[in-house]
Amino acid sequence: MESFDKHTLDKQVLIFKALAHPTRLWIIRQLREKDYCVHEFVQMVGDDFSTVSKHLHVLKEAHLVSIAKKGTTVYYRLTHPCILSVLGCIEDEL
Amino acid sequence: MESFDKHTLDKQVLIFKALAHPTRLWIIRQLREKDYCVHEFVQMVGDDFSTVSKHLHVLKEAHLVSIAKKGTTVYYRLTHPCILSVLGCIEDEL
DNA sequence: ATATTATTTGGCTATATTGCCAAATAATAA
DNA sequence: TTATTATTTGGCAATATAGCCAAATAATAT
Repeated sequence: MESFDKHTLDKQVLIFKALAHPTRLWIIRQLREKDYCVHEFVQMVGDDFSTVSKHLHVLKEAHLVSIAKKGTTVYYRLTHPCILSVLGCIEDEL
Repeated sequence: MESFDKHTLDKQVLIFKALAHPTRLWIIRQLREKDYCVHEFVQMVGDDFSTVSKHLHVLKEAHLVSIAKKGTTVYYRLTHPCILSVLGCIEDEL
């Protein structure tokens, strides 16, 4: 594969993988409105704490979210609020 | 999950899943330049015909590519050349 | 009809992802 | 210190995805 920058490609794949799960994509959509902490997502999503926490970890590894601790509570926020802008390009398909 | 349009969410997930593989993402990037047929991708990527064909099938199911047959040859093209525009929003991360 | 070239599909194993439970850690309060 | 609340991590079984080979299909030519 010529014109192949493996490092860049893998980082982009990591981002798309992070977005490629209904719960994680839903979380991203919620975070466009405001920041949320883990137990708020647990209540809204209905999955186990561990499951939600791991989803948030995947988003963090992809640098799509960052955290801010307040006491024992961890707030998550979007690093790139524009992250879903690609969907505008294909909204007629949705 | 309130504000949950499952149909739209699943379609968006399908799109991100399709992009979440190095070979498929590389194929999308190539298709921004021009159309290619399957055996051209096979030569460039180095995987088996069946593997490449299945990757292209995934992209087609997500409506990211469409096909045009010429004889026995199947040409693939981007349905939305803007599909990777989201990456501009996070290019500082790449 | 047979052959040729291009692509797709079925089947299989290997690998990766998901989501639960239970246990561990972090920060704060009593 | 112990307790409490919030979150993360380890481990495991279930499910999904990837990629190869071989066989099947498609379009065209001989």
